[in-house]
Amino acid sequence: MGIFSKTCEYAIRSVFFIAHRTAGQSGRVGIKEIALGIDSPEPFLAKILQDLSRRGIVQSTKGPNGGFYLDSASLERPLSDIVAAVDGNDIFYGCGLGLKQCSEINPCPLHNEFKDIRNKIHLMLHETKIGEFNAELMNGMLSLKK
Amino acid sequence: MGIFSKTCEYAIRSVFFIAHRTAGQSGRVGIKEIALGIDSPEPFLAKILQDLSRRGIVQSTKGPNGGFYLDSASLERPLSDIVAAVDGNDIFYGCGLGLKQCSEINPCPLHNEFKDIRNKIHLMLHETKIGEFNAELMNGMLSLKK
DNA sequence: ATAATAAAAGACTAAAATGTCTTTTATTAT
DNA sequence: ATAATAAAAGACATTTTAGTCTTTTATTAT
Ligand code: SF4
Ligand code: SF4
Repeated sequence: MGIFSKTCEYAIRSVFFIAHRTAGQSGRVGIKEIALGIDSPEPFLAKILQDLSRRGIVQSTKGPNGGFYLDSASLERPLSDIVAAVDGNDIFYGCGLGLKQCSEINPCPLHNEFKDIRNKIHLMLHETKIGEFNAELMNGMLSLKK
Repeated sequence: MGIFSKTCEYAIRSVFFIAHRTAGQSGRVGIKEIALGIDSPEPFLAKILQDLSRRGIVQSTKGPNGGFYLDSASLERPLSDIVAAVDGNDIFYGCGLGLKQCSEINPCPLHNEFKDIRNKIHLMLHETKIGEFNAELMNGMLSLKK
């Protein structure tokens, strides 16, 4: 497994996808199209998006012309909100070697280097906004497909 | 979960433990003592060490006064050898968003930042030698216990 | 109002990670 | 040689993660 769980990878990619497909115009995009757009198993992604919807990270409406979209507030959220919602905060504060009490007083051998990496991840996810890549995704410079 | 699997966390901590307990003197240390020393479930750790032993990352002998130890070559190995043996190479080369073809030509939105983090992890694990912390572990400045 | 549409909800299955227990094999001290 | 010791091997059990399928609820166009 990578840094994130599979669930979280799908979550991030789908939210990027929804963002770039619905920014500006008030359109919605359906689960089938999203699943296709990010190469993910559709029913599994549905579960994930239901959860993100309940948590207010994505917006959705049922019925004809319904689907998922992002309001302007959601577009401004940092990526870390998705990660925290799906995988929790372990990646920001957790311990690389599985110790409970990470501290400067009682550090594990990799303490300093790990802190550095953790901070880098923290920074990346907090400074990156969900809507940030819309233009590049639109013109095909970035990819969300396997 | 953290950066590594639980199996890998135990692996790293146990190898550190064996290293500092057997460096210099030609002693061995038994599974019970190791499990105690790193707060891990003994039978599970036994599995892990059997695997590391088969792969030549730790050494062992059976019978009275038997146990695990590290020869001088093993002490010089980089941490990355343990991680690669247990968790594979995904953490060094894998994709943060689960895409198959990470490339400069077809990058995902987090390409550059991820590359940076991945390189930092790579560096940390390749430059850190297994026997590197023996002195600090000996005098209690570093901890391997939950 | 009704039918069509699309997400929400919930029950279910499959696979992988984590953890336990029992038996076997190798080593060594006697 | 024998008995004691300690790891190796392998069969299980449990939990978590990943993935599927069916039914229900909300929305909208007619
Ligand atoms: S730096 Fe070391 S002690 Fe601190 S959380 Fe990471 S592994 Fe634990
Ligand atoms: S940087 Fe982006 S494209 Fe490259 S491996 Fe990471 S997630 Fe994939």
